[in-house]
Amino acid sequence: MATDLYAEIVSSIAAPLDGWLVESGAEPGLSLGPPTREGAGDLAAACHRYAKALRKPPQAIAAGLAEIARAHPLVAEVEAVAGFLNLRLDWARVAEKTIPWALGDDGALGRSSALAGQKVVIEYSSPNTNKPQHLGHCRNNILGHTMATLIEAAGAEVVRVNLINDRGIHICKSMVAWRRFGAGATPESTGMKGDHLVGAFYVRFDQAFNAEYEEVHAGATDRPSKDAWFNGDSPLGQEARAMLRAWEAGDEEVHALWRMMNGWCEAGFQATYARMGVRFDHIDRESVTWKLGRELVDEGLANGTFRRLDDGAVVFDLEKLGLEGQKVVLRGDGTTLYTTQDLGTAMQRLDRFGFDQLIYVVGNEQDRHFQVLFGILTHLRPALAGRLFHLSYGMVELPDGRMKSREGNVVDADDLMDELHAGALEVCRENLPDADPGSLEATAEAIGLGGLKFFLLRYAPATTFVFDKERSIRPEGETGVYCQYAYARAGRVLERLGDLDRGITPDWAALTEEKPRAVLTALLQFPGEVRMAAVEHKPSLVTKATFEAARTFAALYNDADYRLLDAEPARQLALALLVEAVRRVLGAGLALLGIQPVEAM
RNA sequence: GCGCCCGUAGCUCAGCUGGAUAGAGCGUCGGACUUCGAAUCCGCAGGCCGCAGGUUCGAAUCCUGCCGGGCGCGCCA
Repeated sequence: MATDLYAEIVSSIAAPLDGWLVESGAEPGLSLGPPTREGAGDLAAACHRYAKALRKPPQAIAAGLAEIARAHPLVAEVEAVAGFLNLRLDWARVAEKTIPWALGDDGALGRSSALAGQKVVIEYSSPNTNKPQHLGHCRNNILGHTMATLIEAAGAEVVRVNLINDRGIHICKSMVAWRRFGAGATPESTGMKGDHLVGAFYVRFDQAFNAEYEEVHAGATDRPSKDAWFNGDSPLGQEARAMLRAWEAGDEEVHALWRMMNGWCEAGFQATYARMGVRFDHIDRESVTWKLGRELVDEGLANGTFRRLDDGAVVFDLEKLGLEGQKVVLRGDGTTLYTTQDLGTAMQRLDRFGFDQLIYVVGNEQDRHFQVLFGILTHLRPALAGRLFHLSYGMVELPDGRMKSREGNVVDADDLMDELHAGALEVCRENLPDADPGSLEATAEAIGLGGLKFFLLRYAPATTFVFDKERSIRPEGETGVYCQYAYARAGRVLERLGDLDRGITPDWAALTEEKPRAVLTALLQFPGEVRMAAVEHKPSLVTKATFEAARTFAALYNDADYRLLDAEPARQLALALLVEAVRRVLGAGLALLGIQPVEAM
């Protein structure tokens, strides 16, 4: 069972109201929801919009609706104020329905059928195999992986895809540097993680290239740009480019080197993904996909999507998308481009998976690329319209400004996880002096990673935000640690309570006051937020909803009026059930976010 | 120059398919541990929602124009 109790309650109240409106000549679709104004009850609707159709003042409409709503068994009070219909629920009855639902129904955990029957392919991470991952990749990995989880919870079948960029000039740079300066170094011989070792050679190439550039152009007044130098007379540049040509020609020796170094790098990535809890169902590699798309060019030429220029290049006219200029999809010399490959890869996915949605998790600097790509794809296959999504996300900045790889101002993903772990461990030692070292390590890992994930997910994807390492593992505020702490405390109270007599009737009236009501509301609203997060690609709604459950619980827990241990039995049972319920939902929220719950911290 | 994104409390951000008195967290200040775990909680203060017009019974939200910031505009990836 996966029902959304809140949605059911609201629509059961709204349905007869809607019926009355339609009978009176208005359009259906009454929006009944939480009021924006404090003290206006639990549900509200603005009636002004119906005034014209019904030829009645809003206040009269609100009053009419109020009379109908009054009859609903869960409605305790109705009120018509200034054209607004305000309802107060009968919270004892709502609690009586909510608790068993929250304790037993999968819908309370955020499972739904909002995307049932759909197949969704989601591509994320897409790293280059020439250097280790950094904080920016973390946002991508976590965003993509969490979206996959959420979409799955909404009932869709999900295929998680990683398209690894394992070929190209940037890989050749690392290879050249290893061949020149590596002296046979391997991850084993150096004790370095493979991706870090490859990255070190990528940096080494850049250093050598810069030294070469300075040496050759010392004292010169008109130096070429570094790009021009690289693509011109630079010995290092020539060596790297020659290696790329040799790779493309299938040169045995180059391929052996390439396979070896890519193997190191991918093994390193795998370790990083495993620690982050990120996984994939399918791996694509550019070394395989880069030749895709060529057949599409012929097809597009035949049906008029593309046009051939005098020099043989094939282009797509961007006027068709309301943009200026043209996009080349095949060079004059017949070679393909990144876009060509992307077209081919998308088609391959369509053939292979038959998706209803294809989502690309890629930074917002590629907004235009995807606008063009999707435009071309829909011209080639009109059926794809509305099925392609670019989950565009903003940059992650640091407290001291933007991450700049050139200036070495990057936060390495592995180092970051280590630091967060260490920071969490310090506090764990203080708070759990009796715990054994092994469980302290595990707890610190859960808190460090949880803090990171929550922090990366709590911003809407489009938002560029500042990552603050210290703040991410602080227990106060809207953090993962706060939610984990609430979960742990809820568990501890229930433990202390021991076995309760569940045969008695809970005192539901104990849950009608403000604090328990706030918890119930958080539980009731949780599924809707999770569903919306899946449909609108906004995991931040889940961090908010989870935090809300934690926050309302903490407020209740700290209030002496709601102490469980010495409450009388019927009241105690009602409160205990509420705590069990919020703990279950809290656990579900953390699970959806890929965060480990913690029993003691 | 053109296109996209952003501009909301001291700071970091929600709210943007139009609804009543614009929210949260952090920070500041003031409180609560012999009381279920204080990595917690409670309270106060804090806003011409970038500016100016327009549409509407009603605008942070929709439209237009400015100002300020980011990104993009390769036969690169």
